[in-house]
Amino acid sequence: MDLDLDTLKTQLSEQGYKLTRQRKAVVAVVTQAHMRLSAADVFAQAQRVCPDLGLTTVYRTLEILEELGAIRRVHLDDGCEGFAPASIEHGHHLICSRCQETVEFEGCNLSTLLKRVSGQTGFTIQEHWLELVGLCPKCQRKK
Amino acid sequence: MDLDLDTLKTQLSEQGYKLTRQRKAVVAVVTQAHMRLSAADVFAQAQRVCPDLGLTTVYRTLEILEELGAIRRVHLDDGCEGFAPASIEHGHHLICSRCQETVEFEGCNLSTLLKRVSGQTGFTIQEHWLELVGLCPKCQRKK
DNA sequence: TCCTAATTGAAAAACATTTTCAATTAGCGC
DNA sequence: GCGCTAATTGAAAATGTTTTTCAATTAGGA
Repeated sequence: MDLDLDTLKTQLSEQGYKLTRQRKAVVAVVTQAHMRLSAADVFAQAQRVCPDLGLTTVYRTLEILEELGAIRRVHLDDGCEGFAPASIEHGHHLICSRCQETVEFEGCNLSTLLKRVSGQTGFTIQEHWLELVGLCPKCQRKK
Repeated sequence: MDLDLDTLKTQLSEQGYKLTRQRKAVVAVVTQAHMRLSAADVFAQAQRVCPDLGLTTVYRTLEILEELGAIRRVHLDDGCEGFAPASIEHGHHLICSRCQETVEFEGCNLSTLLKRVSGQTGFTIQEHWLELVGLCPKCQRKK
């Protein structure tokens, strides 16, 4: 289930964000993406559509899209900070370690675990971060 | 259950690493820590014991300690890259969002989830990243 | 069409991390 | 203890990413 480009544009408008050429280009890239992308990746792809695009704007737009829940921050192999399209509200990401393809899944069903850990430690649990890394079917065959 | 300073020193020796003043200082800091620390935090604390310590060495030592499994990389609020002491081999971290205290827990028991996601997507799952954020008992009271 | 606040890109700044390299040092064999 | 040597060190430079600044541009309501 892909992110819908038009829905996202409408959402931006509704939040009072102007629909600039640059934002449209960035939004187009992330809605079409099926893999995690770094800010630089998004920049490179979006620049093909909109040559006068700055990296600064890419960072700013990605921040807005994360706020809207359209993308989610994920890890990259090195340090951190990649982005993957998020169509499921409380979803998590499964990422292919070879081709970077990302798939979302929902129903993480950690409630039992959370209750146990909460009981054992006395912590109130506010959020959880879960991310899976593996090999997608295509890459399994290639190997 | 704390990391044992002496055990860790022995481990370093056995792996052929020299026990320098600087490494001892860094090891002392991370074994005593009960919270996630950035490289800069470790540097600041270790420098009190060993004034002629460079940040470069801190990075290098943290890398070794991660290799040995004595610490684990965790998220920081901003981007990434904090370190927390790891005494449980396949443990995960629960972090207090207010005071940064970290607690380890084991038995994440995700096998059912992993099987389901694997079946639905066709991915082979290689690793999982799970991290919980909440409020520790002390900080709940303070609030 | 006009107006204005939002948005932009370039450049600079800020930051974290890594690399380079000559000087120092831990720990082995003696 | 003593000397030797490879490992280790810190300072400085390099690298890479993200943020800030600021004057110029622009989207979109009036």
